[in-house]
Amino acid sequence: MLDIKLVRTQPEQVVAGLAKRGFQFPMETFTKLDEERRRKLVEVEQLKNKRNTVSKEVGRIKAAGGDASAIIQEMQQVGEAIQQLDNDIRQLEDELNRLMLEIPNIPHESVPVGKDETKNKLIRSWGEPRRFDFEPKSHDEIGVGLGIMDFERAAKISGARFVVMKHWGAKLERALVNFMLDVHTSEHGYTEVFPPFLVNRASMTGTGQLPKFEEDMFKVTPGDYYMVPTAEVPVTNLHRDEILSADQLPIYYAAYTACFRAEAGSAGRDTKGIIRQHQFNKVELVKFCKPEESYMEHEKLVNDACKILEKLKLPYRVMLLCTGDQGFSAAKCYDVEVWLPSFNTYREISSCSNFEDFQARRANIRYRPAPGAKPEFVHTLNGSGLAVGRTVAAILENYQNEDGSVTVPEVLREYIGVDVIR
RNA sequence: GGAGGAGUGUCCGAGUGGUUUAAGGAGGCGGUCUUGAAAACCGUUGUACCGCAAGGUACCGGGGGUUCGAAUCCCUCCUCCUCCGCCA
Repeated sequence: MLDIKLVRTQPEQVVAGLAKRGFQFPMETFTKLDEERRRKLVEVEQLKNKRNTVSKEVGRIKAAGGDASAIIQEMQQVGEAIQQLDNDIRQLEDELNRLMLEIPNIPHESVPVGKDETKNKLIRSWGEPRRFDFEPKSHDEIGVGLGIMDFERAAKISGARFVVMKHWGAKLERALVNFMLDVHTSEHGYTEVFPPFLVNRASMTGTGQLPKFEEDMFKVTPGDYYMVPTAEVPVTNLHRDEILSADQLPIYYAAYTACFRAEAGSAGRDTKGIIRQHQFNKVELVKFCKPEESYMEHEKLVNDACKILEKLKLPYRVMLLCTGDQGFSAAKCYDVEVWLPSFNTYREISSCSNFEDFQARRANIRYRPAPGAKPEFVHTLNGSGLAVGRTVAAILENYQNEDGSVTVPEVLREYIGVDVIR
């Protein structure tokens, strides 16, 4: 959520910032609601002050054995006026809140301005795409051929956009989760967290998935639960409505969860293979830090994600997303893209965002800069470290051999127990 | 799922309709005393919103209601505890 005071005091800055990402801020509606709310607030608070003062007087008169019926009658009308105003204010606040919850974040000044992904900026690339002396297969062809992926039975037991991983495939998936968590906890200083996969509405609102993206989420009945679309939601909300102390920061969490996405708007896209599934595994990195450190932490976060690909010796590149391509809550976002031979291009495998105080304001996550000082909002960041299914796909494709077997990356051999999957 | 109990500030904890601000204690911070520390004593101690300010308003798990006036009474929801049932 944007700072309502910023909108009030620097309206042209807010409008210009959001215009860069193609969003038009409804300034007229905002101003009308905000001004009316404040006007009524002043009015009702004056009335409440009167009521408080007079009610104490009533107590005093009654204790002294006097008759207070005249002022009590007068106060009845004041009470009615207060109730009416309180109702009006509540309604105005609801409307204002609904409006503000649907306003995306303002891009950071270092983000290139652009309408779509064609304006994303290449930051760096690592590794050389392998040259094959045979026609490389796609990961799903390899997986089905090895008997480690079963799409037909997945369709039978669940439906489209699901896969059953079997034998070495299942083991590879599990090995990658362990490998990623081990690297981030023992080499990058993250604390491992294993959160619930179902969360409440307040958590989904806190990180920005709701109210705007309701149709992308799986809602569970009975109960008011949502299945997590990413571990970002439960992990960021760990500190919702908390005031952290400055010496706790920065906080680094690494969490594995399955992720569940309805993929409502992506019919027909990536229907083959395991690139886009309703359920996938992901190790997520989440940081809470002081505002002045968030951009430094952002760079470190991207490097932590990249480190996994380097250890796996998978070629990748880092892209800085332009204003039109970054997510709703992000101020700045890098995508890490891994080389996939069958696509003959790089595909997103990690998305690393700095949300500044956008999520912290929604989720009310603050810290005290110094003992006794006023609390301020923290900055939150997160990034995939990495998407496990896509990593499986990248390994199968980049490490495939002509006979259909797949060489296991060196760092995974102790996790899996074989050198080659055949 | 059934029965009972509870939720108060950083923490413990008192408070079942009114008289200045939620008593008291602990902890934190500042001070006095002391060579220094401890003890003792004194002071101070949350969050948010509105307002140029003085100041005001709200918050006793959440929401709603009764009343001139609610931490206190009523309704509803949530969470935790005890017992019973079911269960990986």
